[in-house]
Amino acid sequence: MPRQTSQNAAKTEPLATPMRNAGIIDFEIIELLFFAYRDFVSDPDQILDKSGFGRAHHRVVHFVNREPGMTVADLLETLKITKQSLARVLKQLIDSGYIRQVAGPEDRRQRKLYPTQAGRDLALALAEPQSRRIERAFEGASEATRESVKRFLRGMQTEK
Amino acid sequence: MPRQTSQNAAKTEPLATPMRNAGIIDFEIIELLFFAYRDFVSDPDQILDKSGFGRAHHRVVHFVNREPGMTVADLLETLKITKQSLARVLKQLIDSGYIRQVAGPEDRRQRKLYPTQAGRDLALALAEPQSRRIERAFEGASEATRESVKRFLRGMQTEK
DNA sequence: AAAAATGCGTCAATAAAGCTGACATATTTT
DNA sequence: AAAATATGTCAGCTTTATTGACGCATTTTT
Repeated sequence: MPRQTSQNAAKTEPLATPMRNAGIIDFEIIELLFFAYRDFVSDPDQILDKSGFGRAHHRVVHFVNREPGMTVADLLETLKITKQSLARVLKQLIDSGYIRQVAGPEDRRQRKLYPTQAGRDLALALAEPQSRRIERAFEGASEATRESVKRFLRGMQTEK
Repeated sequence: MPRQTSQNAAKTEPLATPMRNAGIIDFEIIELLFFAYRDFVSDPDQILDKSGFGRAHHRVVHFVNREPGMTVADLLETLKITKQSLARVLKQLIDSGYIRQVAGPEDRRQRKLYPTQAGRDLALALAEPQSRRIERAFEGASEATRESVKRFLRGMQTEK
C-alpha cells in the first residue's frame, strides 16, 4: 500500500499536512469574506423571520427603496436571479403593502416599482443593524481607511 | 384621497422620492458588500456546477483543507448549519473521494476529517479565481491598506 | 398594416439546501 | 451502572431557487 509520501500516493489517501501553496493563495481573506458576510446578513435575517420573509425579500425592498421607479427587468439584472424566482417574492411584498407597481408613463408594458411608507420603514429597520455592525467594524478608522475598504469592495465586483 | 405630502398619507401610497435618512445609514457600503459577495462566490459556483456540487460542498472542502483533522462538530460550528444539512453534503464528498474520515485517536467517537489529494486539488481550483479577484481588487494597494481591509472584515464578524 | 420583439405574469415540474424531531450506536465521562 | 457525548440516519417538510413554456399587452420594425 503506497504511503502518502510515495510518488504513487493514491489520490484517496487522507492528507494530514496543512495546505501548502507557496503563498500563492491567500486563504485568510477568503475566509474573512465568508465570515463577514455570514454575520452581516444574520442581523436582517432574524428580523425577517418574524414576518415570514427571507433574504430575497430584503434585497427587493432594499433596491426598490434605493431606486424608486426601477422596473422588474432592472431588478432581475441587479439581483442576478430569474424572473420566476423574483415573481413570488415580489408578489408577496406587493400583497403585503410594502411595494406598489405603476405602469410606466412612456412604455406602458413596464411595471415601475415603488416602496410604500411601510416598505421604506421596513428597509430602514433591516439596514439599521447592518449599519451598526459596519460602524463597529470601522471603529477608530480614518476616512481614508473607509475609502480604501470601499474601493476594495468595488474592485471585487465583476465589471459589466 | 390623501396626497403623499399629507400628514395622513396612506402607508400604501407609492413613494417616488429617494430615501432620506439624514445620513444615518450608509446604504452605499451595504450594497457594496452585497455586490462584492455576489460576484465573489460566482467564480467557484461556475466550477462546482460542472461536478454537480454546490456552495455547501465548497465550504466543507475549504475548511477541511484549512484545518485537516477537524471534527464534524467543528464543521457544524464553523458553518452554523445543522447536522442534517451537513450530512448529505459530507456524504457526497466522502463518496466522491474528496474527503476521508478517520476515527479520533483519543476519542474514538469523533470522526476526524481529512482531504484527499483530489480534495486538496479541488479546494485550490475553487480558491484560485477568488484569489485572482481579490488581487485585482487590491491592485495598487499598500500593505497597510490590505491590513485595514482585513481588520474591517474581522470587525464585521460577531464575536462569540 | 402586419410581423416581430419586448416587458411582464404565470403555470408546471424540479432541484438544492436548508430545517425539525426522533431515534440508534458507539464511546467516554460521571 | 447511568448519563452524556459524537456521530449517523430516517422521515417529512420549507424556502429559494431553477428551466421551459405560454399568454397578453404594448412597442418597434418591416
